[in-house]
Amino acid sequence: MEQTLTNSIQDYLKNIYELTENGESASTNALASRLNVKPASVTGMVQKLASAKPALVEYQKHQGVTLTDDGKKAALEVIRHHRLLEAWLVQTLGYTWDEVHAEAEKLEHVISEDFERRIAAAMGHPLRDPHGELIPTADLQMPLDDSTPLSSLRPGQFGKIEYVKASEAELLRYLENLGLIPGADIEVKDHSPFDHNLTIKMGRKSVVLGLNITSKIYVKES
Amino acid sequence: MEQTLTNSIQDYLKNIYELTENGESASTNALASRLNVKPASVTGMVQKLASAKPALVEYQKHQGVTLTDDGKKAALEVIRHHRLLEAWLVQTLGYTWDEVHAEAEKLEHVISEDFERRIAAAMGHPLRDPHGELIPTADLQMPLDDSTPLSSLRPGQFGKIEYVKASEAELLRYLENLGLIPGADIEVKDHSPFDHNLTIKMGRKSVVLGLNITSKIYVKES
DNA sequence: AATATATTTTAGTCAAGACTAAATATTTTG
DNA sequence: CAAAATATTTAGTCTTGACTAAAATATATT
Repeated sequence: MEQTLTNSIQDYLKNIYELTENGESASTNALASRLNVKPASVTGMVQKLASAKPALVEYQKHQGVTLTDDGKKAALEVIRHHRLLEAWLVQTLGYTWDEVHAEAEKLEHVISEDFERRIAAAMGHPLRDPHGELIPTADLQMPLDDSTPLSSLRPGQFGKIEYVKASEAELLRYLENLGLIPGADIEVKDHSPFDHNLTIKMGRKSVVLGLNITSKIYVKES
Repeated sequence: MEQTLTNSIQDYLKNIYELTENGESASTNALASRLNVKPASVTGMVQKLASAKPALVEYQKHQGVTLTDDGKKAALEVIRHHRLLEAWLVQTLGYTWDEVHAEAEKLEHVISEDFERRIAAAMGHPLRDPHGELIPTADLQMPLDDSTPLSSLRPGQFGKIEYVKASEAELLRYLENLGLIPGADIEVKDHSPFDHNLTIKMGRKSVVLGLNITSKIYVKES
């Protein structure tokens, strides 16, 4: 089971994972455009992965691809690397959210399991990366996502902020000033159906937030 | 000039650099055994590097290889990456000297110039890696080595310890306990020509050290 | 100097993984 | 429901960087 997968194969698996999270199977074309590769190349690779010694994907001619359990494991390993790396680069080297991606994209394929363990431990085994994405666990399970966009809460509901999915420093600072940071407890007071503005209460403070913001703030209902 | 070199080519250049530091040219065989590759493969690659658009090596049939200025730049870039990474991994993730090499060997090929700058700055632009090797500067010059093995000092000479080139934790702890750490000022008192033992004085303390140790302690004469 | 030995080079293969062009399915639409 | 548009696959090519076997050249030994 411990085959050593090439960078290219890891990229295929990672992208198939991301395209099939919704339950659908991944199409040749969709994969090709994500991987910056021609569709014909995808067909070739996918056939190879399907007939690998422990098969990594499930594949039927014009039917798209799915990961096998082995394939999913391999994909989650790469995704874990990627997200841990993003978190680590941001925390230790002052990268911003938009700068880390390319760097992590390259490093994810070459770090050792030892390195993975060390950075995970150094950060206290974080649950999410800087973009708010869940980090697969060390035993390669994708944790359940128990958060929903704040925009989907109804008046009267309570929640705790889990993460903010935004990269604009300006917006982040704005929210931080309001106290809208991970961990904050909030209550939805009012909902204006016409323009989708929500009135939020935190402690004694009230704020009105538009959909452009409430759809980026993810909360755990409580 | 900004070609993007493959990992393989970077490895060739790095190893040619290391084999030619003494002024000699690198032989096909020597390179092959360092790179874990057959001599015939080396010949092929070396021919390719010699006829690259800006040539990276100088090469004449049975005469061995040398780096051109462009090739040397590329080699120093990789070596700088490697040594900065080793220092960084040791300092931030608690790797020991013997653990870092393999990890750095992989990372050196994929980190960005930005990453390089960030870790260099984070460490205060160190001069040497954890093995005591000099780190090429940001403008890709190899600094002059102003240190010599303690074993080559004569009685009456003074020096300051620059680094200790050893990886055994036991030896390092022993030397640390004696105060034989980078920065320490020492004086050579006596030299026993028969067994090459040196008597060293540091402050009011005297120690007798064998060649196996004095050849690993590098000092700057003063 | 002649031969033995070691090193290096040539020539031809191979596997990965991309590509193009052409053939074939599948969808969409009129 | 057939025609056109779109998506996918096949077949064959290319490049990279390894390999083996055999030929050529250097070096060393007697």
